[in-house]
Amino acid sequence: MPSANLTPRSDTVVRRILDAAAEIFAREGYAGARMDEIARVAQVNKAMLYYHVGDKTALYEQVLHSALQRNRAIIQDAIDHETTGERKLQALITTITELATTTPHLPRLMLRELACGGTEIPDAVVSDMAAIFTMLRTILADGQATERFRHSNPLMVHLMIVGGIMVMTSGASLGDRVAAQAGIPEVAEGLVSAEAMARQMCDTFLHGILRQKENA
Amino acid sequence: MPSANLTPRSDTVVRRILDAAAEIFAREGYAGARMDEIARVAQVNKAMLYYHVGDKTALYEQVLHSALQRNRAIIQDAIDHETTGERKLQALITTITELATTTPHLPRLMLRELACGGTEIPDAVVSDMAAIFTMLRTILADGQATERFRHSNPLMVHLMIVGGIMVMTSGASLGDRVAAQAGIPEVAEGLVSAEAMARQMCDTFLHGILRQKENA
DNA sequence: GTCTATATACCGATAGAC
DNA sequence: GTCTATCGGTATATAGAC
Repeated sequence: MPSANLTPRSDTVVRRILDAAAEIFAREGYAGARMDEIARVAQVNKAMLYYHVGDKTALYEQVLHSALQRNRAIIQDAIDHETTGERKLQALITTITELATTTPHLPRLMLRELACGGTEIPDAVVSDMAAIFTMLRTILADGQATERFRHSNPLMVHLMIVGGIMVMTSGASLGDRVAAQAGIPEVAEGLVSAEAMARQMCDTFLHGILRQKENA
Repeated sequence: MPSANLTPRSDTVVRRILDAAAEIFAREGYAGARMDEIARVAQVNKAMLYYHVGDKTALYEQVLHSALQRNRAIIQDAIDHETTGERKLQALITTITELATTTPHLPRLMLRELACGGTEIPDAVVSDMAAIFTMLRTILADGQATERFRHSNPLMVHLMIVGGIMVMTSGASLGDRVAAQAGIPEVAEGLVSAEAMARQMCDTFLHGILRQKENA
């Protein structure tokens, strides 16, 4: 490992490699990704790619950790700017949805990892996930104690929220085809907008599908 | 294409190949799956594998279509046995959750397809998905007309439900690690039971996370 | 229908010159 | 640090005997 720099600058060769690798790994999967293509997209000679980031598995782990670490900080910041539990929960859902649409590589990498069972994920990446989970868990626990939050299994709710976001944002083009085949193509229009998706997500997760009896 | 039989019997060579292929494709992904391993697991000579099912892409499409067609019929049957929209919605969520735990190959294949954008999915498979989506869409539309269902984008709700189910059922082992890292390993225990997951899923999707003001 | 042996191509990784 | 050339391993797919 020639370069042990854990915090690469924005415009270094390593940064270009990580960006290119995120794109290729997300599109082709780990086994389907070609080191030649990553080097070509990153505009780096293949031998230099190996020189800087190690082998294929080391590169993959750096891609995951780098992206998740960044998102973790952004989500934490968004939550800290809100006061009530309900608004914190909305901020968490909205921020993750925006991150998933603006940088769609990570959700796709995560979907693939889930398909494998996630057994190969390094501890540093699990630690990032646990930090994001703890944010939601704290919101839910505080809300149950001081606000009108119902009781729930926080891990299940976490998986429901991030799962819904990942599938919704990554499933736009498939959703187009499904909606067209079902005869109502117009319902797929909202899948292009992070705002529309976050709005529906907040609405459903906060209030559910059933209307209150009092308001029926 | 030597065998144009579209409805293979239960115990034929083709059935064994499809079962083995579903397992390997789900675990390794399309690019990562090895035709040698599929042949070995199916206890079929590799040349016979190609003789019966065509090449790797044709085998993959047959696996997807076969599994989704089966689930589609099972979900439809479960819904038809219920009367009210609320119970039909519960039946849809519970049945898909049970299918996802008893036959986990399809959810994992779908997660990988979503990661690729689903652009390579053949029309026959999209048609199966559209049929399942139409079931939910009908339940939601009827419920809004005659019961106390809130208005929503049916495609988004569909993606939220199936996304939550796929991530929850496929993310059990990863959930274990995340919960342990977060210091509350006990919340991961429910991820082994389809009943517990379906219960939390029905509860959250039907009623939301917030409690009614009247009951606070 | 069944199997062995192999063609053909590709990919990850590195040696070694500069 | 940079690049070219290439090794070694492995994958899909099939030819051809039985």
